[in-house]
Amino acid sequence: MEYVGTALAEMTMPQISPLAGEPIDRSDAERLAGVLKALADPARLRLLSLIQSAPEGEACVCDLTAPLGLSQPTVSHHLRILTEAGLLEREKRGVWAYYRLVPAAIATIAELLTPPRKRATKKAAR
Amino acid sequence: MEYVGTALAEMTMPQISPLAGEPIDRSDAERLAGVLKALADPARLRLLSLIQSAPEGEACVCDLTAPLGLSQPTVSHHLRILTEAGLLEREKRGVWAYYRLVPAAIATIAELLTPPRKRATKKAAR
DNA sequence: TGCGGATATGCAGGCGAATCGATGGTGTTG
DNA sequence: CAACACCATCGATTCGCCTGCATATCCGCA
Repeated sequence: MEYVGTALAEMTMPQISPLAGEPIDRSDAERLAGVLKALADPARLRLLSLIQSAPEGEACVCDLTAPLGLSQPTVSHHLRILTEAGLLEREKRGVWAYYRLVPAAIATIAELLTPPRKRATKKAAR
Repeated sequence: MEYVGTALAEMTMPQISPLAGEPIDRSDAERLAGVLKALADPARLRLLSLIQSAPEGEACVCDLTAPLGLSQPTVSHHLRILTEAGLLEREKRGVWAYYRLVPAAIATIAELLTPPRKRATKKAAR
């Protein structure tokens, strides 16, 4: 029921790339899908984006509700999902809860999605 | 409410990266979320993986139902989602429908997710 | 032309998720 | 100490999606 947590770390090894080598097994697929599911929401993508581009690379809930146009509980909910997926880290300072990206986590996902390292060079044009 | 189709192509460009530069807007977030949503399912990740690792890099539905343990209609459904998201392409030869990856699409996603880290280093480079 | 196999589509049940209002906990400030 | 601001959790509602079964469509072959 609850989210993956450190799922990324557990499958962190580069070779598991679902798009290289041989087929991934059920459990790896489920863990990766869990993290991707955390990402696959417009509100959460915008949250990551907002946090990343905020001064100091961090932001608290009160800075995020307005730009998103969502209620505070909803924003808290999304931040929770992202944090449990390992994509954000939370630090409470006084009354405020500051969130910041975990760059390694996102990099890991990007890497998992990157097809075989045989750079497909030519296609990029246009 | 069909899926995104060529959504990736439309935001294909590097600067739109949600994790670099400035916050992405609502529509870009929705398009990217749409594609990620297509990816964020264990069955579909395994489908991509199976197809990629099949001989010739292609496979037809009848080859995929058994390894997945899902019914044929369900597999067709997932393939449809992936195709409409631009991640797969379909070619019908005779009675069979062959599916293969669209490497550029996956590469684009990976790139969109790659944080500034990798290339930016605003303070360091140059 | 008619039959059979390979895919796609329609329909429906059931589970999970997004959202909000209300509530409770906790630190800050007057 | 009391009032207030920030944030997380709870309960309820609505909505979308995964899945299978039944059926329709398409194509090659006899």
